[in-house]
Amino acid sequence: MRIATWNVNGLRARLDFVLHWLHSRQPDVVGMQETKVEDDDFPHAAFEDAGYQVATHGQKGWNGVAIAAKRDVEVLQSGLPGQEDAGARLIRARVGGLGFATVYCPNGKDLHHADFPMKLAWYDALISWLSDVQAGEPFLIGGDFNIVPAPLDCWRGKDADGTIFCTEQERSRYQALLDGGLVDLFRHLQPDEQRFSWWDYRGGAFHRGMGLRIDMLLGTKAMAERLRAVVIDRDYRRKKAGLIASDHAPVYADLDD
DNA sequence: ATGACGCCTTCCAGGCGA
Repeated sequence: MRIATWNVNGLRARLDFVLHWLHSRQPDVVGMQETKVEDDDFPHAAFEDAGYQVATHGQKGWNGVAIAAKRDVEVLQSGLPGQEDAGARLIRARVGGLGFATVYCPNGKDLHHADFPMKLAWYDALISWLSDVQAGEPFLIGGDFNIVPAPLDCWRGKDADGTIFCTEQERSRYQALLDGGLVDLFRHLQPDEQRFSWWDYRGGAFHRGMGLRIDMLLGTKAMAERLRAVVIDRDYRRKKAGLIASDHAPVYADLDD
């Protein structure tokens, strides 16, 4: 079973690119973030033609998450309880006996911006919510966490410590997800590898290696035992067939059935 | 310090992303 996460940065603008990737990589389940499309306008037909059904939690212009899968998707939750004002950032479904959630965590903007405490509060709600939902079934959560877990995950290394995405407040909350029983699947298999999932569009950041690892798949320990491989699909951060890529690469994990 | 690139939106200059 192949499970993926991808911040697509605008699904309508990215549709042909996403379909190209689905055709090439054939994920069974994919959580998407920053779909930036209202549910009524979601391009379901294009996904159905590609063999996927999709559950969506979108809004106009910003944010938005969705789960596409080759099998039935039963929606269990749309939106993080108590955090509705932060936008459409979470959806959870049951897919083929697996509990899967995808999240677009708030950015926070700047340590002195009002969005920063909002980000921390959103994480506190996520930590609390996860402690309830991940128990008792195979569970996996993937998304754009907008936190750099460790200096190894940032092109600037320790020089970025204390700046946005790299503060103790953010990293301790990411650690709380792990302390709650989840495993960072990429880091689990590749403890020392530096691999990024996001590069700024500007200034040639991709080609200069100026990236961050902020897109993660986290699984319960039972899921980690089924893990075969995790790929940060850097090739799909490049232009394909004349189509513009998202600023995030897809990330996928292969699990034994 | 700023801008760079690309997305979005009562449509096009300005906000936002990370």
